[in-house]
Amino acid sequence: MATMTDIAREAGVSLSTVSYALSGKRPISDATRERVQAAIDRLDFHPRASARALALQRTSLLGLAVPQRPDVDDHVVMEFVGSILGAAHEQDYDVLLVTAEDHARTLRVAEEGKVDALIVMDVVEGDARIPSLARLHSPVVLIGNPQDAGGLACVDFDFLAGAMLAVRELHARGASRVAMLKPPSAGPDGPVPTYARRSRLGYAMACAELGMESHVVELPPEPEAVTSFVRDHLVEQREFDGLFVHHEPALALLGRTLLAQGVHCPDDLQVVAVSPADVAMNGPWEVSSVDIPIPAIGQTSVAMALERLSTHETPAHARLLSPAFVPRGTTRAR
Amino acid sequence: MATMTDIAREAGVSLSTVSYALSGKRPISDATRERVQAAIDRLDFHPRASARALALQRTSLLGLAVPQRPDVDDHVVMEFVGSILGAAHEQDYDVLLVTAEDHARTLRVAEEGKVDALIVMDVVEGDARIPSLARLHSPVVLIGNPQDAGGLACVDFDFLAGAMLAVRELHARGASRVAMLKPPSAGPDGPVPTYARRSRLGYAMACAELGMESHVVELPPEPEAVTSFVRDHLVEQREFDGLFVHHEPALALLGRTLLAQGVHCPDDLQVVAVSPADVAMNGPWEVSSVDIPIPAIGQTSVAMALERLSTHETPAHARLLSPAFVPRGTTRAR
DNA sequence: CTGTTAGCGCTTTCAA
DNA sequence: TTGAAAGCGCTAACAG
Repeated sequence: MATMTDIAREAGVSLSTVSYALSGKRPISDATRERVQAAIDRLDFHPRASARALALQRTSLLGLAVPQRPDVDDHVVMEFVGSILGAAHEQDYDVLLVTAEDHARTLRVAEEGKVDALIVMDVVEGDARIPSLARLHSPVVLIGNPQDAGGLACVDFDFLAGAMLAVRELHARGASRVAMLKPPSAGPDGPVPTYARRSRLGYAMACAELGMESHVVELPPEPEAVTSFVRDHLVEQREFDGLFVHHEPALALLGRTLLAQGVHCPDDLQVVAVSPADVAMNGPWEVSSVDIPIPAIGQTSVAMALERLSTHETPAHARLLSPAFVPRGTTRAR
Repeated sequence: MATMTDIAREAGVSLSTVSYALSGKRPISDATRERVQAAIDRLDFHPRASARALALQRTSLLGLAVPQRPDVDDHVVMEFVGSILGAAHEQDYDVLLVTAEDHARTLRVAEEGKVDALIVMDVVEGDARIPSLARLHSPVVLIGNPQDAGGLACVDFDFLAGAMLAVRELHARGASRVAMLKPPSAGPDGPVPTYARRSRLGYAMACAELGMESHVVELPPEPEAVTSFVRDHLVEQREFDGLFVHHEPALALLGRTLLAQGVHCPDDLQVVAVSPADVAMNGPWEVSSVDIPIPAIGQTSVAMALERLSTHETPAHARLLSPAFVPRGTTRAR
């Protein structure tokens, strides 16, 4: 529990010399630096973070609001958290976690200056938290891209471009009747992910562009629903020769069902998913996909937060990460 | 960005009066309190956390080291994190997350006083981090119960008692040949979970106590391994009539395999698992189990950390949460 | 290259 | 019931 004053006395120099020796913000003679370092080692000194925070008006802490709702995938959340931790640590920032459900607390850690900036995961369309977040004086970065971001910075995968790319890749490989598979849209009350609209729009635009009919299928992630969809539309009627799947919870299930009903990919049917790489490679197949780069989103969110912290002039904007197609086992060569 | 000095001026009182009005640590006349509160509202004042931390020498932050290794279950990690967040928030603490893999950083947040105490998840037998953690001046709580905790506080489920309870319950329901199923012990280099030894010991002790032979089966969580175990020991030879399963990754798989091979629970075979409740209810069956109370472990870790923070006199000790048996579908009535 | 000193914004003793 | 003032431990002018 030695303080800098102790070090100064021990090393026979002044307080500020110790400070500058540590920060390197002004030249210190080698001799002095060594005596200071020796004193630090001898007394096992560690600078007090709270004192530094008060003097500097920066805590070197990033706030992260994580969703705890049962319907969000813990695996995805942990991947976000991990990439954000990593990116923050690289810039010597630590991460303070708050649950998104406790929004009052989220606001409070920002208002009381416990954190220098806030990253908010799992933003939904018309998110009720946006107005209060926009009122904050600290930088806020939303993960997600709501129609009205209230002037806040956003990072997300470019789901519109991703959907278009997926459909184009299917078409370029010979598919001419491509359906989109997605989860049922929640009731008017339920939360709508910010990507839902954009993904669907991208699908429709690509279909129009390529002169294909668009056909959106909303599928509950239950075995029965998937089974009957495959039976009715892919086996009895060979209605589609391409599937654009934006439906993570049903992806592995779909693979098992196609296998069980003898629909062979990519011969009978080509499939391209939009999903994180690991879920595309989960289950009995490896799905060609437009991968959602979760780590890159996390890293970008940290970069944006820190950017807004240093240069206060950056105009608020959304950053949408560009898609890339990863051919795996469910598409033909082109 | 108003400070307390601003509030004092605005309300026409002294700085200390504002402080006491907020903390309630000395009586303030209603009139004064109201004027202070009015000023606070008018100026939108929020106390600066870093100033308070410096004055109080407490940050109201708990450090939490979470594992990021690919072989730990994200779902379990998130359940721990959630319960720890909840318990911390209840005591007006926030949680700073560090990855367990970056141990240097974990130590640093404690040494620099960024956190008041540290909770370390996923402690393994002979954990290399223990000596350095023990040297810290802040309270540390380990989740896990290593043979040598180096004088640190520990919280864990009582796996020894849990294993004994599981075996006794099987025996009381008529099982007389009970095998234990567990994952393969890692090589001598790999990390050994702190519960491995205790769970196995509990199984052996209960078998001895009940006059049963003990038979430990180490099973890789692969379909082939499970299939051949079921075939060889449960179908061709009906070697066991009870299974004590401490093997989370194989549990659902075992259920599917038994179903496929026509082994019926609880008629042909009774099964009791040690696992979190949700994994016991996952897959094609609902396994009777001794539930690992993850939320309670998380809450207890927070309680212990805060306890050691207030009363420095508490002797270091391990707290082992007692098991309870939850009958589900894989055991008979007794 | 080094020292002196005035903050950062709160808490709390001491004094009224 | 209230006020004045001394810290908490560091940073960063300002002054040599």
